[in-house]
Amino acid sequence: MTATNRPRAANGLLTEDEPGSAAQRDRRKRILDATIALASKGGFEAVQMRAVAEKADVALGTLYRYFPSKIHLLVTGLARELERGLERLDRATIPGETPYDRVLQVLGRVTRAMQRDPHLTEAMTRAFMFADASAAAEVDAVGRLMDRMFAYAMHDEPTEEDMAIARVIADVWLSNLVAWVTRRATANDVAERLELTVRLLLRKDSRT
Amino acid sequence: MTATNRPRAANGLLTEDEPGSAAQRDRRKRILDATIALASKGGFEAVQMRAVAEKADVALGTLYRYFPSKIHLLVTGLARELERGLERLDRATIPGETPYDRVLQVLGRVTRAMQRDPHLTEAMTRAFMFADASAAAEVDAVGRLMDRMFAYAMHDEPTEEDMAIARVIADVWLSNLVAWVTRRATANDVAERLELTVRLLLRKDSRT
DNA sequence: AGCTACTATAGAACGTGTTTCAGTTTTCGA
DNA sequence: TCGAAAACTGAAACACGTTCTATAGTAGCT
Repeated sequence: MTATNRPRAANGLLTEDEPGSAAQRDRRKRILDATIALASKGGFEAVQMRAVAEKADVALGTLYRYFPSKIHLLVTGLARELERGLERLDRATIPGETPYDRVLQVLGRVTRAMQRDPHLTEAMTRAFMFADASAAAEVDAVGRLMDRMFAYAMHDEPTEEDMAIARVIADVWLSNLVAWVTRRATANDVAERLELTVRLLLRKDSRT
Repeated sequence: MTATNRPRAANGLLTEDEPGSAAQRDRRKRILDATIALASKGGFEAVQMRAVAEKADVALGTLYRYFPSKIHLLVTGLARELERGLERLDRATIPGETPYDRVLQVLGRVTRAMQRDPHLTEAMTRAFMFADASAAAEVDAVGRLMDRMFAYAMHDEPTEEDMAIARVIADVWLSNLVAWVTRRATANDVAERLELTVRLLLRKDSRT
């Protein structure tokens, strides 16, 4: 009968005006915290819906009312973490004289973050890549966050070309993330390939 | 007790010396054919192990003896299709004066192939991206096939730099495949982004 | 305070990937 | 040709994502 049976609008990714009552915002936070904790401990397969519900102290049905699938749950968690990371990036100026240097800086930072919590990285990467069309909004939000991250590393006001380059870098980054997660590439391989990619893309550009 | 209970060695991806008896090779082929057919008709979710087994006329247990998971099954199927496509590419010379032109040719071709069978594309892309470490060998084989495809489009004997560029293109291609599959990007978006990427990477290179 | 609509809960139930098992058939070396 | 080892079969069982149901709580309106 009801048009929507979700306690929050589908956008649900921007930090802005969180909808719902305080209790609902709290439940939502508990759910995402539980998700991250479980993912961090045991990766994608450890994020079991029953376990998340129990850890967040909500019923299984409630969990599904907040997040329609495990994929939505994990991708939303990824978006939250990325937003936090991006805020931290915004506050501190990225060191480096050239776009090339600054992009490498940022890449180094995210690569270290990835290594710091392999299970979490695995869970989120696989959820992101496995998502189907029903999670397109969430996935897209994450994609834009990544593009933005690299674009801002180049210039405060990225041009069209900056955005195009940032997107390519994000694509390569994702691909390498997947390779690292499946153990087809070491962290060193990833670092090398990223550096090579950035060199190919930014070889002559050196504006500040 | 037995060390290996698989009818074929784990490599299983190169066309070379298919192992096993004729009956085994035939079963294997029937299984992959059934997989492709189901994927083509209904995508990832339609590739149900029981359905594959029935369509291939083998017992469920036998299916699992040949392919240890749905992911292995689909990624192996993808590898087979890619090999076939690559053979076709090898036989016909790719038109185009410059590496830039030829890479765009190849990209246009695979993009059309992707559009021709959306369900199959969806099934294989998602399997490829969702794979975990246990399918690393299969996934890696597919990755190398894609790199090779783009590298050969540039030069018959790709240099190190050609290979690096090819890898970046393959990464961007994959990323766009995922975006297309989740309906975050149209085929046109994909074509545009690929062209832009290739332009960024090959802007001054024009050797034949 | 009482009514109504919405939200949360506990738990059963269902679907599909995966595993297991007992029994049969096939393969292959002696 | 015989017998053991390996492969195949059919069916049951299990795990986890997802859905459903019956009941209980809760918030807002009058």
